[in-house]
Amino acid sequence: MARTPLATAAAAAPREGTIDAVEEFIRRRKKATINDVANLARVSKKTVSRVINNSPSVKPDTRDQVNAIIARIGFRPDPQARGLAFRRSFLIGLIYDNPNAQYIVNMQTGALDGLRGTGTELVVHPCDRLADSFVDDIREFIEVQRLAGVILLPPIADDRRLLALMDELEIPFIRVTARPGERNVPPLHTPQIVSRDHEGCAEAAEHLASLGHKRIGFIQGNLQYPSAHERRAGFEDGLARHGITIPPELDMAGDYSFDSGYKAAQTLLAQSPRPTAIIACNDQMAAGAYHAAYELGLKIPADLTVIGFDDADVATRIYPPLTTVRLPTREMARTAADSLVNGEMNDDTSIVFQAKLMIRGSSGPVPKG
Amino acid sequence: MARTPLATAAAAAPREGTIDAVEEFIRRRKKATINDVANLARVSKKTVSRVINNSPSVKPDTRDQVNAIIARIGFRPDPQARGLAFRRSFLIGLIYDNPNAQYIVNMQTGALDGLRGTGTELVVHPCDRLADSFVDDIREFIEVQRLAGVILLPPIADDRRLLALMDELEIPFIRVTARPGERNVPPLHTPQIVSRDHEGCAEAAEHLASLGHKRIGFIQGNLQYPSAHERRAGFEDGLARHGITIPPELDMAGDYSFDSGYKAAQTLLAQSPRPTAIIACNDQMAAGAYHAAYELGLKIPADLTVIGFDDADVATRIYPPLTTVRLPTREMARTAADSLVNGEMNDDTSIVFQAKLMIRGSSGPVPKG
DNA sequence: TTGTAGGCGTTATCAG
DNA sequence: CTGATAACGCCTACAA
Repeated sequence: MARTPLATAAAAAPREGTIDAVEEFIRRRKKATINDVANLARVSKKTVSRVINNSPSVKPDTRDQVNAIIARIGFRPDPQARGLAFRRSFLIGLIYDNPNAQYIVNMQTGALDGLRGTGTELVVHPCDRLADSFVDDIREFIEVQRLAGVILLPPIADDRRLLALMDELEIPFIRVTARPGERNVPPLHTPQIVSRDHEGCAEAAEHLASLGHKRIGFIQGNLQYPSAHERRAGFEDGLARHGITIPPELDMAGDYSFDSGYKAAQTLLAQSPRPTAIIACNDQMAAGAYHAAYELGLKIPADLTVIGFDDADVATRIYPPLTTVRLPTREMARTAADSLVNGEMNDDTSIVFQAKLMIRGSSGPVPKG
Repeated sequence: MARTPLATAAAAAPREGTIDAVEEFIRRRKKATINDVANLARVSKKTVSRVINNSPSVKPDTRDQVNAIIARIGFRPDPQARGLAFRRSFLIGLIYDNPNAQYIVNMQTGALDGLRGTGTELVVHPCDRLADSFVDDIREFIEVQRLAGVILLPPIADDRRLLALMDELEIPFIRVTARPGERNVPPLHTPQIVSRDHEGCAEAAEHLASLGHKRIGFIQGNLQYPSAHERRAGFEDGLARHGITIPPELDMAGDYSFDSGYKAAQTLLAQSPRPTAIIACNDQMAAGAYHAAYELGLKIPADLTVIGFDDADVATRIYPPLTTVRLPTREMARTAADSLVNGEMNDDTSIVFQAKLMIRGSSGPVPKG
């Protein structure tokens, strides 16, 4: 046993002996284990374990002594060994099926913000909700890794098969979604981070109205996502406050992709009279609308006002900078991760974040004539 | 012992008994362990372990039998237990300090491509190379998690402190960088994925020359990154083949950010005669150049040709679509992850990827007059 | 080719 | 409040 001489030395010299042993240990530069701490602190490893896990049943004196040794020799519990004993890992899974790189990175960064210093790491797991193995893949991921928890991002955060899986696996999870799931039948109650896109959209709509726009083109999001409904409702409500409605011929389908925005805008701009403004339900589609407008020689905002949603990177890269609605994605993810590791949530937990209007150069008054 | 009845049943009925035991086990829907497999297959757990780890010293018959049981009861070895015994985890760390979301997601996706099906997961770890704790944070991450390997992304892939740390920790790693590290002194040899930006840039330069451009503005990348030097050399070489050089007054500093591109382009476009083309060392700066041009009422490409580098998402979102140079980032990361898990690399491993020109709408002939 | 004993580093159980 | 002992699920060393 490598540690016998240490233990012996410690036993021989009550105080200074201990110090020597510690110094000697440090000198050896070997990765410390709970046993080393126990020997050096003259307690059992169980006691050290109690200290690590903040068990209340440890005498303050003992705790301090153990903590001192831990700090001095730089002991950090091995997550694998801990995980084995706990029957779960110290890993949080971030599961998504979303093509938007910016969104993913924001969420990821936010989740990492929330995990920092907790000893829990983030494992990213993209997936394909259209694949046959969709649910099984995720089940395997969670089971094999014995994840401590899972964060589900839209759109799969609203997938019933997944919610059922979470239930079955009894794993802590939290979903990020655009709306309290009124239209989602089972399971009605799950912990969730909800973005209230509604207010921001209504605000944007009122901004358009205040600029005098009345004939407004609308490009919908992918209706399979709750966010598309939520945003639409927000925009419509805002317009309604000023007596404006969107006529059917200016109400275009879209799927949140650049191309769908481009094509929808082409159709919108081919009409006469032309709409003086276009609402796109996300920034990618707004960028597509820019392209359609520029190809027709139209100027933004002189000839056409465009607004988007997300405040993605692209919003400030296209010219002119896009007026859009911002969602605090990073904060949402931070909160999700945070409440996951702290276990401070139940099925009724529903934390709401508001969206907010960012006015930039793409919105202007109605062109004269 | 929960498994005693199973073992007993198996012992009692040599063949059909075994089948019953398996069926019964499956019925219980409990997560299988190596012990279950061993009992059901009537071998020791060590033999099962050998099968799992593809040890050659297992009789084919035995192997088949064990594999059959494994498949039937759906046994998957616990990575935590395995890791504890192996003294390392089954996690690969992706370490980066890079503001470009698109780049990160591409790399991440590529790495996950390479890891798929290997039983190794990806843990993302952003960091801050300017922080005091930079190296220590990463050391702790690697040590505590006992990572199986690490992928270092630029720019930190060229940080000597990190390379020294990798050496000290003796951890398998691979760096992604823009250039064979001729100018990096220690350690000269490390496994690396190298992008040869040079050829693509030279090609782009020749494209400009063929369009008749002679007065060309240049916006440098961040010179702390090897890529900035590599790209510059590529562009210069390509231009040199046509006897073109960049005059000092058209040679602008930049740091790869949108803002730096915007400001540099403002300076360039204020000169007279104006350059007829601008080379930006990445797409973000090219987007900045677009803004500067548009603010002056210039049209692209009629009044000004712009080219970038990366073929990031933004390249096709701005109008007109940007002529740029594409790097196969995803493939690079896939290769990195792949060679890491397969251990098929040594300090002389250096896999090179070529960049390639993507001609789009932002480049056109020199304006007349 | 296969099995036995012991260990990896931590926590749970239960007695003191 | 503390500690001995037995897990957790797998692998290494050494035998057989």
